[in-house]
Amino acid sequence: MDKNLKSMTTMHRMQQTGLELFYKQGFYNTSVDDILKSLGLSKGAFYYHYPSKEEFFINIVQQLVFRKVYSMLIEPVEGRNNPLHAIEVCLDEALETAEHNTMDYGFVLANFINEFNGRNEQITKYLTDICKVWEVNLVATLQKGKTDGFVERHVDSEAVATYIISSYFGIRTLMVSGNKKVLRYQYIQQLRNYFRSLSPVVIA
Amino acid sequence: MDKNLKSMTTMHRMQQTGLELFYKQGFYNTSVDDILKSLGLSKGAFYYHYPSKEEFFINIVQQLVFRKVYSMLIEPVEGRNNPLHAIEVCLDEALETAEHNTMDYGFVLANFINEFNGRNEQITKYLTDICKVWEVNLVATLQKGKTDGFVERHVDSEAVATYIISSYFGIRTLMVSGNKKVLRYQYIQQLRNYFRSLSPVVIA
DNA sequence: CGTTGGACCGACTGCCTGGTCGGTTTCTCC
DNA sequence: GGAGAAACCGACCAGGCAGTCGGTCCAACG
Repeated sequence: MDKNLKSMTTMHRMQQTGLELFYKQGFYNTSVDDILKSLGLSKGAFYYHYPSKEEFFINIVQQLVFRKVYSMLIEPVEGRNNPLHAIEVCLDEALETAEHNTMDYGFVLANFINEFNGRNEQITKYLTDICKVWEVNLVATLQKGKTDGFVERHVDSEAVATYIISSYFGIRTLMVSGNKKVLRYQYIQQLRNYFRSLSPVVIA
Repeated sequence: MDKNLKSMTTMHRMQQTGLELFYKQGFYNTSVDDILKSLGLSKGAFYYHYPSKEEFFINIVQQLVFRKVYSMLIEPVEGRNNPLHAIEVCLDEALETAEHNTMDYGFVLANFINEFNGRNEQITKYLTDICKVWEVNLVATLQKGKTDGFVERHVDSEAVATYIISSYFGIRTLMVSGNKKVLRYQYIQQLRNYFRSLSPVVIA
């Protein structure tokens, strides 16, 4: 396993830099040479580790993008007691990260879905699968929230999940070229508003 | 003016085809030759009418994209009495169009904002300006709705507008690779839910 | 009928791209 | 310390790109 160590390290460095540049400039608009130059490596090194640019990207999606989405948006919500509150806090934190990131180019997943849509079915599938994991998890959490009395029983969990994901995709696109701070505040405020309509009526 | 007629016709054809391909494949992923080939025209014709690919695209944004957004999303809402209802109907119709379009690649505006973000400031500005027109119009309509008693007076119109735009951007991204019919239904259902939280409480 | 100019043609240039491949360095293990 | 494999180098190729430019076609006009 020791002999693999160097290889693993290089591959990991390539993936990191690759994701960074693909995210910043888009996949089709980033050349393999761009990545190599920024790493001080050569063509040979790249094609020694990866068979093609496309395969390289798929690796990045599975390794890095999925993990990112999971740790930022899925894990912090998973199985929490009060789902609406957990989701709100989670999304607010995600937006906070985006807000303070001067190099923000939108939600990675949404950006790539957009770019590959209609151009590469296979990659699109990998990306939408990540979405689906997120969605399934939201639905499960919401359903649990119903039995625990945190969510109105008549609400359509699938629809709520869709609506949450939609709004997050959208706000992240808006944030890249607007006042991040204000947008985040407005978004969370209205999300809370929306969530109120999903909560059981409290009889004071 | 008669001598301009032919020129105008050609330019218009170029813009139509240009938008179609840029929308389908992205700006950077569509070559000028692609457009020309699909029109049966030559390089000479293109550079006779437009100084550059970029300038060409800016023309398309101002001529076609703006009109499209205006006629589909702004005009049908503008100055309506019951704003929440008008917005709901308008977005539903917009999604219906998207649903029945087999060649749907998402919301034009959001796609382009995504693609040019961080790569071309000037174009990004043209695109976000269109967003702003939409937003301003939503806010105005909502404010009017307050005085007319259709919208709760304490709601933050700017925030609501932001939230509406976000969710629409997002659902259009999701629709390109999901069950359009279901997504549309879910979206409108939750939008209505959300809007309920903005309406004045009806004392039955 | 000759000339003029707007609309268009298409070969060409210089540059960049993904990918190949013969060769070199570095590591590992005997 | 030497052999063999793993990791990496960089010149090279074919194809695609935006943009150029000398030339052609043809309607309108005098």
